[in-house]
Amino acid sequence: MKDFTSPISVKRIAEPTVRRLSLYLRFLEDFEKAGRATISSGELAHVGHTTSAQVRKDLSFFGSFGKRGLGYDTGALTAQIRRILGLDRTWKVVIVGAGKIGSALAQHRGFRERGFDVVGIFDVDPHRVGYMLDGVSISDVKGLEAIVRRLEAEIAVLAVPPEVAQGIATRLSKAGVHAILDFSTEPLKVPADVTVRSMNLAMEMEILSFALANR
Amino acid sequence: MKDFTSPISVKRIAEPTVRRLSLYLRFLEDFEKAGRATISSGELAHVGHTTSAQVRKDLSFFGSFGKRGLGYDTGALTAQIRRILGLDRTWKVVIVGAGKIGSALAQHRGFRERGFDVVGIFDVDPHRVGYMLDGVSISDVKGLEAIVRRLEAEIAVLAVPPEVAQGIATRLSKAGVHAILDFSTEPLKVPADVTVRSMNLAMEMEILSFALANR
DNA sequence: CCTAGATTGTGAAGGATTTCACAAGCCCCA
DNA sequence: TGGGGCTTGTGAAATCCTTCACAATCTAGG
Ligand SMILES: NC(=O)c1ccc[n+]([C@@H]2O[C@H](COP(=O)([O-])OP(=O)(O)OC[C@H]3O[C@@H](n4cnc5c(N)ncnc54)[C@H](O)[C@@H]3O)[C@@H](O)[C@H]2O)c1
Ligand SMILES: NC(=O)c1ccc[n+]([C@@H]2O[C@H](COP(=O)([O-])OP(=O)(O)OC[C@H]3O[C@@H](n4cnc5c(N)ncnc54)[C@H](O)[C@@H]3O)[C@@H](O)[C@H]2O)c1
Repeated sequence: MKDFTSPISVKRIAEPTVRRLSLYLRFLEDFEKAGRATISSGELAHVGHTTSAQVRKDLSFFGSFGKRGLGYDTGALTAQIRRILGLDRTWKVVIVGAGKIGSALAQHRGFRERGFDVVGIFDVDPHRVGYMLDGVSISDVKGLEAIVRRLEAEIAVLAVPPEVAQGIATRLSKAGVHAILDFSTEPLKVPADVTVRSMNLAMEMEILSFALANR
Repeated sequence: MKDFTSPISVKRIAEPTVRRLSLYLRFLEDFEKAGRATISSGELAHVGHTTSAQVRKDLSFFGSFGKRGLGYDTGALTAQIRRILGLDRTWKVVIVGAGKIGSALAQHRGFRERGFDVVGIFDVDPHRVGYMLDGVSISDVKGLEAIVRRLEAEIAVLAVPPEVAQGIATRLSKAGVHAILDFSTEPLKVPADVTVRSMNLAMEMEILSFALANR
Protein backbone atom coordinates (compact mmCIF):
# COMPACT_ATOMS: atom_id res chain seq x y z
CA MET A 1 0.00 0.00 0.00
CA LYS A 2 1.66 3.12 -1.25
CA ASP A 3 2.22 6.03 1.04
CA PHE A 4 1.30 9.52 0.04
CA THR A 5 4.78 10.50 -1.01
CA SER A 6 5.59 12.48 -4.07
CA PRO A 7 8.48 12.61 -6.49
CA ILE A 8 9.86 16.12 -6.77
CA SER A 9 9.79 18.99 -4.30
CA VAL A 10 6.29 18.38 -2.89
CA LYS A 11 6.90 16.75 0.48
CA ARG A 12 4.50 14.26 1.91
CA ILE A 13 0.82 15.04 1.63
CA ALA A 14 -1.40 13.78 4.43
CA GLU A 15 -4.34 11.66 3.40
CA PRO A 16 -6.90 13.92 5.10
CA THR A 17 -5.61 16.73 2.93
CA VAL A 18 -6.29 14.75 -0.23
CA ARG A 19 -9.78 13.84 1.05
CA ARG A 20 -10.53 17.49 1.60
CA LEU A 21 -9.21 18.51 -1.80
CA SER A 22 -11.70 16.10 -3.30
CA LEU A 23 -14.47 17.78 -1.30
CA TYR A 24 -13.34 21.27 -2.21
CA LEU A 25 -13.43 20.27 -5.84
CA ARG A 26 -17.06 19.20 -5.59
CA PHE A 27 -18.01 22.51 -3.92
CA LEU A 28 -16.05 24.53 -6.43
CA GLU A 29 -17.94 22.87 -9.25
CA ASP A 30 -21.20 23.81 -7.55
CA PHE A 31 -20.04 27.38 -7.08
CA GLU A 32 -18.89 27.53 -10.69
CA LYS A 33 -22.27 26.31 -11.91
CA ALA A 34 -23.90 28.94 -9.70
CA GLY A 35 -21.88 31.57 -11.55
CA ARG A 36 -19.57 32.63 -8.72
CA ALA A 37 -16.35 34.09 -10.12
CA THR A 38 -14.40 34.03 -6.85
CA ILE A 39 -14.61 32.20 -3.56
CA SER A 40 -12.92 32.70 -0.19
CA SER A 41 -11.35 30.08 2.04
CA GLY A 42 -14.07 30.89 4.56
CA GLU A 43 -16.86 29.98 2.15
CA LEU A 44 -15.17 26.74 1.16
CA ALA A 45 -14.63 25.96 4.83
CA HIS A 46 -18.27 26.61 5.62
CA VAL A 47 -19.68 24.12 3.14
CA GLY A 48 -16.95 21.60 3.92
CA HIS A 49 -17.38 21.58 7.70
CA THR A 50 -13.85 22.77 8.32
CA THR A 51 -12.00 26.01 9.00
CA SER A 52 -10.67 28.63 6.65
CA ALA A 53 -7.15 28.09 8.00
CA GLN A 54 -7.43 24.42 7.11
CA VAL A 55 -8.47 25.22 3.57
CA ARG A 56 -5.60 27.64 3.09
CA LYS A 57 -3.09 25.24 4.64
CA ASP A 58 -4.29 22.41 2.42
CA LEU A 59 -3.86 24.51 -0.70
CA SER A 60 -0.55 25.95 0.46
CA PHE A 61 1.12 22.55 0.11
CA PHE A 62 0.74 22.88 -3.63
CA GLY A 63 1.20 26.58 -4.30
CA SER A 64 -0.36 30.01 -3.89
CA PHE A 65 -3.56 30.10 -5.80
CA GLY A 66 -5.43 32.97 -4.16
CA LYS A 67 -5.42 36.75 -4.23
CA ARG A 68 -5.21 38.48 -0.84
CA GLY A 69 -8.26 40.54 -0.13
CA LEU A 70 -10.24 38.75 -2.83
CA GLY A 71 -10.12 35.00 -2.47
CA TYR A 72 -9.68 32.39 -5.16
CA ASP A 73 -10.75 32.50 -8.79
CA THR A 74 -13.33 29.75 -8.94
CA GLY A 75 -12.41 28.42 -12.35
CA ALA A 76 -8.67 28.62 -11.83
CA LEU A 77 -8.80 26.89 -8.45
CA THR A 78 -11.02 24.17 -9.86
CA ALA A 79 -8.49 23.55 -12.59
CA GLN A 80 -5.61 23.53 -10.12
CA ILE A 81 -7.25 20.99 -7.83
CA ARG A 82 -8.18 18.81 -10.78
CA ARG A 83 -4.55 18.88 -11.84
CA ILE A 84 -3.30 18.14 -8.32
CA LEU A 85 -5.64 15.17 -7.99
CA GLY A 86 -4.67 13.86 -11.42
CA LEU A 87 -8.16 14.52 -12.80
CA ASP A 88 -6.95 16.50 -15.81
CA ARG A 89 -6.98 13.25 -17.76
CA THR A 90 -9.04 10.07 -17.88
CA TRP A 91 -8.12 6.82 -16.15
CA LYS A 92 -8.80 3.34 -17.46
CA VAL A 93 -10.65 1.22 -14.93
CA VAL A 94 -11.50 -2.47 -14.84
CA ILE A 95 -14.14 -3.99 -12.60
CA VAL A 96 -13.57 -7.53 -11.37
CA GLY A 97 -16.71 -9.32 -10.21
CA ALA A 98 -19.96 -8.60 -12.03
CA GLY A 99 -22.27 -9.52 -9.16
CA LYS A 100 -24.63 -7.23 -7.31
CA ILE A 101 -22.09 -4.55 -6.41
CA GLY A 102 -19.96 -4.93 -9.51
CA SER A 103 -22.83 -4.48 -11.91
CA ALA A 104 -24.24 -1.54 -9.93
CA LEU A 105 -20.85 0.12 -10.30
CA ALA A 106 -20.54 -0.77 -13.97
CA GLN A 107 -23.85 0.93 -14.70
CA HIS A 108 -23.06 3.96 -12.55
CA ARG A 109 -23.04 7.06 -14.73
CA GLY A 110 -21.05 9.23 -12.29
CA PHE A 111 -18.06 7.02 -12.88
CA ARG A 112 -17.37 7.98 -16.48
CA GLU A 113 -18.60 11.50 -15.91
CA ARG A 114 -15.67 12.08 -13.56
CA GLY A 115 -13.03 10.69 -15.87
CA PHE A 116 -12.96 7.06 -14.84
CA ASP A 117 -13.51 5.00 -17.98
CA VAL A 118 -14.67 1.46 -17.38
CA VAL A 119 -12.82 -0.42 -20.11
CA GLY A 120 -13.19 -3.98 -18.85
CA ILE A 121 -15.40 -6.12 -16.62
CA PHE A 122 -14.52 -9.64 -15.47
CA ASP A 123 -16.32 -12.54 -13.86
CA VAL A 124 -15.72 -16.24 -13.36
CA ASP A 125 -19.36 -17.28 -13.79
CA PRO A 126 -20.02 -18.63 -17.33
CA HIS A 127 -23.61 -17.37 -17.06
CA ARG A 128 -22.34 -13.82 -16.83
CA VAL A 129 -19.40 -13.91 -19.24
CA GLY A 130 -20.34 -12.48 -22.63
CA TYR A 131 -23.18 -10.27 -21.42
CA MET A 132 -22.92 -6.50 -21.77
CA LEU A 133 -23.06 -4.00 -18.95
CA ASP A 134 -23.43 -0.40 -20.06
CA GLY A 135 -21.60 -1.01 -23.32
CA VAL A 136 -18.81 -3.20 -21.98
CA SER A 137 -18.95 -6.95 -22.31
CA ILE A 138 -18.07 -9.18 -19.38
CA SER A 139 -14.86 -11.14 -19.97
CA ASP A 140 -13.76 -14.38 -18.40
CA VAL A 141 -11.45 -13.69 -15.50
CA LYS A 142 -9.06 -16.28 -16.98
CA GLY A 143 -7.97 -13.59 -19.42
CA LEU A 144 -7.50 -10.96 -16.72
CA GLU A 145 -3.75 -10.38 -17.04
CA ALA A 146 -3.68 -10.37 -20.84
CA ILE A 147 -6.61 -7.99 -21.19
CA VAL A 148 -5.48 -5.67 -18.41
CA ARG A 149 -2.09 -5.39 -20.05
CA ARG A 150 -3.51 -4.88 -23.52
CA LEU A 151 -5.96 -2.19 -22.38
CA GLU A 152 -3.32 -0.64 -20.13
CA ALA A 153 -5.82 -0.40 -17.31
CA GLU A 154 -4.46 1.55 -14.35
CA ILE A 155 -7.16 1.20 -11.70
CA ALA A 156 -9.13 -1.89 -10.68
CA VAL A 157 -12.33 -2.14 -8.68
CA LEU A 158 -12.62 -5.39 -6.75
CA ALA A 159 -16.18 -6.65 -6.23
CA VAL A 160 -15.55 -10.36 -5.79
CA PRO A 161 -16.26 -12.60 -2.79
CA PRO A 162 -13.77 -11.90 0.02
CA GLU A 163 -12.10 -15.30 -0.18
CA VAL A 164 -10.85 -14.69 -3.73
CA ALA A 165 -10.05 -10.97 -3.34
CA GLN A 166 -6.42 -11.50 -2.32
CA GLY A 167 -5.74 -13.77 -5.28
CA ILE A 168 -7.22 -11.31 -7.77
CA ALA A 169 -5.35 -8.41 -6.14
CA THR A 170 -2.06 -10.26 -6.61
CA ARG A 171 -2.85 -11.04 -10.24
CA LEU A 172 -3.82 -7.41 -10.89
CA SER A 173 -0.59 -6.15 -9.30
CA LYS A 174 1.45 -8.43 -11.52
CA ALA A 175 -0.49 -7.27 -14.58
CA GLY A 176 0.57 -3.66 -13.94
CA VAL A 177 -2.38 -2.22 -12.02
CA HIS A 178 -1.16 0.24 -9.40
CA ALA A 179 -4.43 1.26 -7.75
CA ILE A 180 -7.19 -0.94 -6.35
CA LEU A 181 -10.54 -0.03 -4.85
CA ASP A 182 -11.64 -3.00 -2.78
CA PHE A 183 -15.19 -3.69 -1.64
CA SER A 184 -14.39 -6.82 0.31
CA THR A 185 -13.76 -6.83 4.02
CA GLU A 186 -10.28 -8.24 4.53
CA PRO A 187 -7.22 -6.03 4.09
CA LEU A 188 -5.20 -6.93 1.00
CA LYS A 189 -1.48 -7.56 0.86
CA VAL A 190 0.00 -5.95 -2.24
CA PRO A 191 3.43 -4.74 -3.42
CA ALA A 192 4.59 -1.38 -2.09
CA ASP A 193 3.93 0.40 -5.38
CA VAL A 194 0.23 -0.49 -5.38
CA THR A 195 -2.27 1.73 -3.56
CA VAL A 196 -5.32 0.06 -2.08
CA ARG A 197 -8.42 1.83 -0.79
CA SER A 198 -11.21 -0.07 0.87
CA MET A 199 -14.90 0.59 0.82
CA ASN A 200 -15.66 -1.45 3.89
CA LEU A 201 -19.38 -1.44 4.50
CA ALA A 202 -19.15 -3.63 7.59
CA MET A 203 -16.64 -1.30 9.20
CA GLU A 204 -18.75 1.79 8.57
CA MET A 205 -21.82 0.09 9.99
CA GLU A 206 -19.82 -0.90 13.06
CA ILE A 207 -18.61 2.65 13.56
CA LEU A 208 -22.25 3.74 13.47
CA SER A 209 -23.10 1.01 15.96
CA PHE A 210 -20.35 2.23 18.26
CA ALA A 211 -21.61 5.80 18.06
CA LEU A 212 -25.17 4.69 18.88
CA ALA A 213 -24.07 2.43 21.71
CA ASN A 214 -21.94 5.12 23.33
CA ARG A 215 -24.03 8.23 23.09
CA MET B 1 -22.48 14.69 12.95
CA LYS B 2 -21.80 13.29 16.34
CA ASP B 3 -18.33 13.27 17.77
CA PHE B 4 -16.81 10.22 19.30
CA THR B 5 -17.62 11.25 22.87
CA SER B 6 -19.01 8.91 25.43
CA PRO B 7 -21.31 9.30 28.44
CA ILE B 8 -19.64 8.09 31.63
CA SER B 9 -15.98 7.68 32.50
CA VAL B 10 -14.72 6.63 29.06
CA LYS B 11 -13.13 9.76 27.66
CA ARG B 12 -13.09 10.48 23.99
CA ILE B 13 -12.27 7.63 21.66
CA ALA B 14 -10.50 8.54 18.44
CA GLU B 15 -12.09 7.40 15.23
CA PRO B 16 -8.99 5.50 14.06
CA THR B 17 -9.24 3.47 17.26
CA VAL B 18 -12.81 2.45 16.48
CA ARG B 19 -11.83 1.54 12.90
CA ARG B 20 -9.08 -0.70 14.22
CA LEU B 21 -11.36 -2.35 16.78
CA SER B 22 -13.60 -3.32 13.90
CA LEU B 23 -10.59 -4.85 12.13
CA TYR B 24 -9.38 -6.66 15.24
CA LEU B 25 -12.82 -8.16 15.60
CA ARG B 26 -12.69 -9.61 12.11
CA PHE B 27 -9.26 -11.13 12.78
CA LEU B 28 -10.32 -12.48 16.14
CA GLU B 29 -13.24 -14.25 14.51
CA ASP B 30 -10.84 -15.84 12.04
CA PHE B 31 -8.51 -16.90 14.85
CA GLU B 32 -11.43 -18.28 16.81
CA LYS B 33 -12.58 -20.31 13.82
CA ALA B 34 -9.03 -21.57 13.44
CA GLY B 35 -9.24 -22.84 17.00
CA ARG B 36 -6.75 -20.49 18.62
CA ALA B 37 -7.46 -20.12 22.34
CA THR B 38 -5.24 -17.11 22.96
CA ILE B 39 -3.71 -14.39 20.85
CA SER B 40 -1.04 -11.79 21.52
CA SER B 41 -1.08 -8.09 20.64
CA GLY B 42 1.82 -8.82 18.30
CA GLU B 43 -0.18 -11.34 16.29
CA LEU B 44 -3.16 -9.03 16.02
CA ALA B 45 -0.82 -6.23 14.99
CA HIS B 46 0.75 -8.39 12.33
CA VAL B 47 -2.45 -9.20 10.49
CA GLY B 48 -3.78 -5.66 10.96
CA HIS B 49 -0.74 -3.83 9.56
CA THR B 50 -0.10 -2.00 12.82
CA THR B 51 2.07 -2.35 15.93
CA SER B 52 1.56 -4.32 19.10
CA ALA B 53 1.74 -1.12 21.15
CA GLN B 54 -1.09 0.30 19.08
CA VAL B 55 -3.24 -2.76 19.68
CA ARG B 56 -2.66 -2.64 23.43
CA LYS B 57 -3.26 1.10 23.58
CA ASP B 58 -6.50 0.76 21.64
CA LEU B 59 -7.78 -1.90 24.03
CA SER B 60 -6.53 -0.04 27.10
CA PHE B 61 -9.09 2.72 26.55
CA PHE B 62 -11.78 0.23 27.47
CA GLY B 63 -10.18 -1.95 30.12
CA SER B 64 -7.57 -4.64 30.75
CA PHE B 65 -8.51 -7.71 28.85
CA GLY B 66 -5.22 -9.58 28.58
CA LYS B 67 -3.02 -11.73 30.79
CA ARG B 68 0.62 -10.69 31.05
CA GLY B 69 2.89 -13.31 29.67
CA LEU B 70 0.06 -15.00 27.82
CA GLY B 71 -1.89 -12.63 25.66
CA TYR B 72 -5.65 -12.38 25.22
CA ASP B 73 -8.27 -15.10 25.44
CA THR B 74 -9.61 -15.18 21.90
CA GLY B 75 -13.23 -15.76 22.81
CA ALA B 76 -13.30 -13.31 25.67
CA LEU B 77 -11.65 -10.54 23.68
CA THR B 78 -14.02 -11.12 20.79
CA ALA B 79 -16.93 -10.73 23.16
CA GLN B 80 -15.45 -7.60 24.71
CA ILE B 81 -14.91 -5.89 21.37
CA ARG B 82 -18.39 -6.84 20.23
CA ARG B 83 -19.73 -5.25 23.39
CA ILE B 84 -17.61 -2.13 22.97
CA LEU B 85 -18.78 -1.68 19.38
CA GLY B 86 -22.40 -2.27 20.35
CA LEU B 87 -22.54 -5.51 18.41
CA ASP B 88 -23.88 -7.56 21.32
CA ARG B 89 -27.36 -6.83 20.01
CA THR B 90 -29.07 -6.36 16.66
CA TRP B 91 -29.81 -3.00 15.07
CA LYS B 92 -32.83 -2.16 12.97
CA VAL B 93 -31.86 -0.68 9.63
CA VAL B 94 -33.91 0.94 6.88
CA ILE B 95 -32.68 1.43 3.34
CA VAL B 96 -33.93 4.47 1.46
CA GLY B 97 -33.66 4.22 -2.32
CA ALA B 98 -34.14 0.81 -3.94
CA GLY B 99 -32.12 1.52 -7.07
CA LYS B 100 -28.92 -0.16 -8.16
CA ILE B 101 -26.99 0.37 -4.94
CA GLY B 102 -29.97 0.16 -2.58
CA SER B 103 -31.13 -3.19 -3.90
CA ALA B 104 -27.60 -4.62 -3.93
CA LEU B 105 -27.38 -3.70 -0.25
CA ALA B 106 -30.83 -5.04 0.55
CA GLN B 107 -29.86 -8.42 -0.88
CA HIS B 108 -26.47 -8.45 0.82
CA ARG B 109 -26.31 -11.41 3.17
CA GLY B 110 -23.40 -10.10 5.26
CA PHE B 111 -25.64 -7.33 6.53
CA ARG B 112 -27.97 -9.45 8.62
CA GLU B 113 -25.20 -11.86 9.48
CA ARG B 114 -23.46 -9.13 11.40
CA GLY B 115 -26.49 -8.00 13.35
CA PHE B 116 -27.91 -5.35 11.07
CA ASP B 117 -31.53 -6.26 10.38
CA VAL B 118 -33.03 -4.62 7.33
CA VAL B 119 -36.58 -3.95 8.50
CA GLY B 120 -37.69 -1.46 5.86
CA ILE B 121 -36.92 -0.36 2.30
CA PHE B 122 -38.28 2.80 0.69
CA ASP B 123 -38.52 4.25 -2.78
CA VAL B 124 -40.46 6.99 -4.53
CA ASP B 125 -40.90 5.13 -7.81
CA PRO B 126 -44.35 3.51 -8.08
CA HIS B 127 -42.85 0.77 -10.25
CA ARG B 128 -40.71 -0.34 -7.35
CA VAL B 129 -43.08 0.15 -4.42
CA GLY B 130 -44.72 -3.11 -3.38
CA TYR B 131 -42.01 -5.40 -4.71
CA MET B 132 -40.06 -7.58 -2.30
CA LEU B 133 -36.30 -7.52 -1.81
CA ASP B 134 -34.94 -10.40 0.22
CA GLY B 135 -38.13 -10.76 2.24
CA VAL B 136 -38.82 -7.06 2.82
CA SER B 137 -41.33 -5.21 0.69
CA ILE B 138 -40.53 -1.79 -0.69
CA SER B 139 -42.65 0.95 0.88
CA ASP B 140 -43.58 4.32 -0.53
CA VAL B 141 -41.22 6.96 0.84
CA LYS B 142 -44.31 9.05 1.67
CA GLY B 143 -44.77 6.84 4.72
CA LEU B 144 -41.13 7.14 5.80
CA GLU B 145 -41.59 8.92 9.13
CA ALA B 146 -44.56 6.84 10.26
CA ILE B 147 -42.95 3.52 9.40
CA VAL B 148 -39.53 4.41 10.80
CA ARG B 149 -41.16 5.43 14.06
CA ARG B 150 -43.34 2.36 14.23
CA LEU B 151 -40.45 -0.02 13.49
CA GLU B 152 -38.16 1.96 15.79
CA ALA B 153 -35.42 1.86 13.18
CA GLU B 154 -32.15 3.21 14.46
CA ILE B 155 -29.88 3.24 11.42
CA ALA B 156 -30.66 4.36 7.88
CA VAL B 157 -28.76 3.67 4.68
CA LEU B 158 -29.20 6.40 2.08
CA ALA B 159 -29.00 5.25 -1.54
CA VAL B 160 -31.01 7.97 -3.26
CA PRO B 161 -29.92 10.48 -5.91
CA PRO B 162 -27.68 13.16 -4.37
CA GLU B 163 -30.16 15.98 -4.93
CA VAL B 164 -32.74 14.43 -2.60
CA ALA B 165 -30.31 13.02 -0.01
CA GLN B 166 -30.37 16.09 2.24
CA GLY B 167 -34.16 16.15 2.35
CA ILE B 168 -34.40 12.47 3.26
CA ALA B 169 -31.66 12.86 5.89
CA THR B 170 -33.63 15.65 7.56
CA ARG B 171 -36.82 13.59 7.53
CA LEU B 172 -34.97 10.60 8.99
CA SER B 173 -33.46 12.74 11.76
CA LYS B 174 -36.88 14.03 12.70
CA ALA B 175 -38.26 10.50 12.72
CA GLY B 176 -35.75 9.46 15.35
CA VAL B 177 -32.92 7.92 13.34
CA HIS B 178 -29.56 8.73 14.92
CA ALA B 179 -27.18 7.07 12.47
CA ILE B 180 -26.98 7.40 8.69
CA LEU B 181 -24.76 5.68 6.16
CA ASP B 182 -24.77 7.86 3.07
CA PHE B 183 -23.79 6.73 -0.42
CA SER B 184 -24.29 10.07 -2.11
CA THR B 185 -21.49 12.52 -2.67
CA GLU B 186 -22.45 15.72 -0.88
CA PRO B 187 -21.93 16.05 2.89
CA LEU B 188 -25.20 16.09 4.81
CA LYS B 189 -26.24 18.64 7.39
CA VAL B 190 -27.91 16.91 10.33
CA PRO B 191 -28.61 17.66 14.02
CA ALA B 192 -25.70 17.19 16.43
CA ASP B 193 -27.10 13.95 17.84
CA VAL B 194 -27.08 12.21 14.46
CA THR B 195 -23.93 10.44 13.24
CA VAL B 196 -23.31 10.36 9.51
CA ARG B 197 -20.77 8.20 7.72
CA SER B 198 -20.23 8.49 3.99
CA MET B 199 -19.31 5.83 1.50
CA ASN B 200 -18.04 8.24 -1.08
CA LEU B 201 -16.99 6.32 -4.15
CA ALA B 202 -15.95 9.43 -6.07
CA MET B 203 -13.67 10.53 -3.25
CA GLU B 204 -11.96 7.15 -3.02
CA MET B 205 -11.41 7.06 -6.77
CA GLU B 206 -9.94 10.55 -6.62
CA ILE B 207 -7.56 9.54 -3.83
CA LEU B 208 -6.41 6.67 -6.05
CA SER B 209 -6.00 9.11 -8.93
CA PHE B 210 -3.89 11.37 -6.74
CA ALA B 211 -1.69 8.46 -5.70
CA LEU B 212 -1.19 7.41 -9.32
CA ALA B 213 -0.53 10.94 -10.53
CA ASN B 214 2.05 11.61 -7.81
CA ARG B 215 4.10 8.46 -7.68
C1' DC C 1 8.38 -22.74 45.40
C1' DC C 2 11.45 -20.31 42.53
C1' DT C 3 13.35 -18.76 38.18
C1' DA C 4 13.27 -17.93 33.14
C1' DG C 5 10.72 -16.29 29.49
C1' DA C 6 6.95 -13.94 27.58
C1' DT C 7 3.56 -10.36 27.14
C1' DT C 8 0.58 -6.82 29.02
C1' DG C 9 -0.63 -2.02 30.43
C1' DT C 10 0.77 2.59 30.46
C1' DG C 11 3.30 7.01 31.38
C1' DA C 12 6.24 9.72 28.59
C1' DA C 13 8.32 10.96 24.20
C1' DG C 14 7.83 11.76 19.56
C1' DG C 15 5.47 12.84 15.32
C1' DA C 16 1.68 14.48 12.64
C1' DT C 17 -2.12 17.42 11.87
C1' DT C 18 -4.97 21.23 13.01
C1' DT C 19 -5.66 25.73 14.75
C1' DC C 20 -4.08 30.32 15.89
C1' DA C 21 -2.71 34.70 14.85
C1' DC C 22 -0.79 38.12 12.20
C1' DA C 23 2.09 40.37 8.59
C1' DA C 24 1.71 40.95 3.73
C1' DG C 25 -0.88 42.00 -0.26
C1' DC C 26 -4.75 43.25 -3.10
C1' DC C 27 -8.94 46.01 -4.40
C1' DC C 28 -11.85 49.85 -4.19
C1' DC C 29 -12.94 54.37 -3.52
C1' DA C 30 -12.33 59.01 -2.21
C1' DT D 1 -2.36 58.44 -4.49
C1' DG D 2 -3.29 56.86 0.02
C1' DG D 3 -6.20 54.55 3.49
C1' DG D 4 -9.70 51.12 4.90
C1' DG D 5 -11.36 46.70 4.62
C1' DC D 6 -10.80 42.22 3.54
C1' DT D 7 -8.41 37.79 2.68
C1' DT D 8 -4.35 35.12 1.83
C1' DG D 9 -0.14 32.51 3.20
C1' DT D 10 2.45 30.77 6.89
C1' DG D 11 5.41 30.30 11.11
C1' DA D 12 4.37 28.97 15.81
C1' DA D 13 1.39 26.91 19.26
C1' DA D 14 -1.81 23.59 20.44
C1' DT D 15 -3.91 19.35 20.00
C1' DC D 16 -4.29 14.72 18.66
C1' DC D 17 -2.41 10.22 17.66
C1' DT D 18 1.32 6.80 17.56
C1' DT D 19 5.41 4.77 19.19
C1' DC D 20 8.72 3.81 22.80
C1' DA D 21 10.24 1.64 26.69
C1' DC D 22 9.86 -0.64 30.83
C1' DA D 23 7.86 -2.18 35.33
C1' DA D 24 4.39 -5.41 36.49
C1' DT D 25 2.84 -9.89 36.31
C1' DC D 26 1.56 -14.10 34.32
C1' DT D 27 2.78 -19.27 32.93
C1' DA D 28 5.52 -23.15 32.64
C1' DG D 29 8.92 -26.10 34.04
C1' DG D 30 12.06 -28.01 37.16
N1 LIG E 1 -23.78 -6.51 -2.15
C1 LIG E 1 -23.48 -5.62 -1.23
O1 LIG E 1 -24.31 -4.83 -0.83
C2 LIG E 1 -22.11 -5.54 -0.66
C3 LIG E 1 -21.86 -4.56 0.27
C4 LIG E 1 -20.59 -4.46 0.82
C5 LIG E 1 -19.60 -5.29 0.43
N2 LIG E 1 -19.84 -6.24 -0.45
C6 LIG E 1 -18.73 -7.08 -0.86
O2 LIG E 1 -18.51 -6.92 -2.24
C7 LIG E 1 -18.12 -8.15 -2.79
C8 LIG E 1 -19.10 -8.52 -3.87
O3 LIG E 1 -20.39 -8.57 -3.32
P1 LIG E 1 -21.68 -8.88 -4.17
O4 LIG E 1 -22.83 -8.69 -3.30
O5 LIG E 1 -21.61 -8.14 -5.46
O6 LIG E 1 -21.49 -10.45 -4.42
P2 LIG E 1 -22.03 -11.30 -5.63
O7 LIG E 1 -21.96 -12.70 -5.22
O8 LIG E 1 -23.31 -10.75 -6.12
O9 LIG E 1 -20.96 -11.01 -6.76
C9 LIG E 1 -19.69 -11.57 -6.75
C10 LIG E 1 -19.32 -11.84 -8.19
O10 LIG E 1 -17.96 -12.23 -8.26
C11 LIG E 1 -17.87 -13.31 -9.18
N3 LIG E 1 -16.66 -14.06 -8.89
C12 LIG E 1 -16.47 -15.03 -7.98
N4 LIG E 1 -15.20 -15.47 -8.01
C13 LIG E 1 -14.58 -14.76 -8.97
C14 LIG E 1 -13.28 -14.75 -9.48
N5 LIG E 1 -12.33 -15.57 -9.01
N6 LIG E 1 -12.98 -13.87 -10.45
C15 LIG E 1 -13.91 -13.05 -10.94
N7 LIG E 1 -15.18 -13.00 -10.50
C16 LIG E 1 -15.51 -13.85 -9.52
C17 LIG E 1 -19.12 -14.11 -8.99
O11 LIG E 1 -19.39 -14.87 -10.13
C18 LIG E 1 -20.13 -12.97 -8.80
O12 LIG E 1 -20.67 -12.55 -10.01
C19 LIG E 1 -18.07 -9.13 -1.66
O13 LIG E 1 -16.76 -9.18 -1.17
C20 LIG E 1 -18.97 -8.53 -0.64
O14 LIG E 1 -18.61 -8.89 0.68
C21 LIG E 1 -21.08 -6.38 -1.04
N1 LIG F 1 -24.60 2.85 -8.56
C1 LIG F 1 -23.39 3.04 -8.09
O1 LIG F 1 -22.46 2.30 -8.41
C2 LIG F 1 -23.09 4.14 -7.14
C3 LIG F 1 -21.81 4.25 -6.67
C4 LIG F 1 -21.51 5.25 -5.76
C5 LIG F 1 -22.48 6.12 -5.36
N2 LIG F 1 -23.70 6.01 -5.83
C6 LIG F 1 -24.69 6.93 -5.31
O2 LIG F 1 -25.69 6.20 -4.67
C7 LIG F 1 -26.93 6.81 -4.88
C8 LIG F 1 -27.87 5.86 -5.55
O3 LIG F 1 -27.25 5.41 -6.75
P1 LIG F 1 -27.93 4.33 -7.67
O4 LIG F 1 -26.95 4.00 -8.72
O5 LIG F 1 -28.48 3.24 -6.84
O6 LIG F 1 -29.09 5.19 -8.34
P2 LIG F 1 -30.48 4.66 -8.90
O7 LIG F 1 -31.03 5.76 -9.74
O8 LIG F 1 -30.33 3.30 -9.44
O9 LIG F 1 -31.34 4.54 -7.58
C9 LIG F 1 -31.87 5.62 -6.90
C10 LIG F 1 -33.22 5.17 -6.36
O10 LIG F 1 -33.70 6.19 -5.49
C11 LIG F 1 -35.09 6.34 -5.77
N3 LIG F 1 -35.50 7.67 -5.33
C12 LIG F 1 -35.43 8.84 -5.99
N4 LIG F 1 -35.91 9.84 -5.22
C13 LIG F 1 -36.31 9.27 -4.07
C14 LIG F 1 -36.90 9.77 -2.89
N5 LIG F 1 -37.17 11.08 -2.75
N6 LIG F 1 -37.18 8.92 -1.90
C15 LIG F 1 -36.89 7.60 -2.03
N7 LIG F 1 -36.34 7.07 -3.12
C16 LIG F 1 -36.06 7.90 -4.12
C17 LIG F 1 -35.23 6.13 -7.24
O11 LIG F 1 -36.56 5.78 -7.55
C18 LIG F 1 -34.25 5.00 -7.46
O12 LIG F 1 -34.86 3.74 -7.31
C19 LIG F 1 -26.65 8.05 -5.71
O13 LIG F 1 -26.50 9.14 -4.84
C20 LIG F 1 -25.35 7.72 -6.37
O14 LIG F 1 -24.60 8.88 -6.65
C21 LIG F 1 -24.05 5.03 -6.71
